[in-house]
Amino acid sequence: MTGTRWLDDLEMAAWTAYLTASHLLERRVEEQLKADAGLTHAQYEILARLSAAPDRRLRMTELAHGVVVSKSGLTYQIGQLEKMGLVERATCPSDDRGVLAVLTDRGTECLERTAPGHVTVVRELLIDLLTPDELETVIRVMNRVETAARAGTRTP
Amino acid sequence: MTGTRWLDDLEMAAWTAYLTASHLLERRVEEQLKADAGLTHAQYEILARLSAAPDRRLRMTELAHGVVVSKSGLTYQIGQLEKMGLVERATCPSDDRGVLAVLTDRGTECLERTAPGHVTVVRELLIDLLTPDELETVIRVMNRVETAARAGTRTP
DNA sequence: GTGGAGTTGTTCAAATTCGAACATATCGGG
DNA sequence: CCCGATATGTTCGAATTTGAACAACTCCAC
Repeated sequence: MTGTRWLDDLEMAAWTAYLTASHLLERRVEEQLKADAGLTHAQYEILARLSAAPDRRLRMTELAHGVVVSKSGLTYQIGQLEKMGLVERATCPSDDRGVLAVLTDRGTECLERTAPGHVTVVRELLIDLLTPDELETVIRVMNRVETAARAGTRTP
Repeated sequence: MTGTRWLDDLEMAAWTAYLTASHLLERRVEEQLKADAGLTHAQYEILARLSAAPDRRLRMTELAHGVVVSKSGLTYQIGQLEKMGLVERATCPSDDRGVLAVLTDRGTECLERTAPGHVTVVRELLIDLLTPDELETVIRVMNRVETAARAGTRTP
């Protein structure tokens, strides 16, 4: 190969701005959830996904794919949420290997109690900072990133 | 308070797309760096920041602020990089409490060796997916997020 | 100067994450 | 029907990260 296509000033600005902002945003969301609900962001995402799923349940693999976490990472977190009584494990009817993570009633309550504060932070630190056009751009761009980043890999 | 301003469909789409994409992107960058250079993304960011700093050195606090990591997290990582011979600690001339993290020659070499592969991934999964307009939007938006997320806090 | 308030960096324990190895179960071709 | 190739979840050990507690130092008002 001849040479690397380095990032020019604008491209570098975009990458560093993205990195810094995403780290900070993640940190703040984490802080808020821990303080107000004793939950990790990962745990909240799991509860939210389950809540939106048909019958409030999902296969482990599907859930891991959705929240973008490793299989072992999900096993661990489901274990934690089970201890808290927010999630239960059920055997999968159609596949004996499978395990279903099921949101309990307490899990639903916890989510309903926690969601307002969470949404507030997400608005303050991202959504309400965007014009409608920018919102569309974020959706478009991030979907492109997802597609590119998922190309040629599995669940992780 | 009366009620929560929930996220409408577009806003929700933006948030979930952002979350998914950022998790995946981080994962891929991490994979590439680990495989090609045995480095963590956090470690690479530290090397890059030091490389761009005057005299290739920065105060611990300043560095922690830049890469958005906790003080203790930085202490740990600088320890790791020191073991690898990529960074050294120096006492701060102007402040006896201070510690300077200094990029070594080996650190510079490591960075030069590693940067091309890293830039390639960053291009493939983000930069090259953006039109010039979108690039500008990302910079603008992410800087806004940074400002909002830093409002009223310290280094973390 | 001096004392108290604030900074700076490290140490410590706890929590989370990942990948690799593993046991179990499904599925398609012969 | 049966075997190898895949897929699914869990377990394990190692690495990383965080916040709180701590020790050392600076700085300002008095």
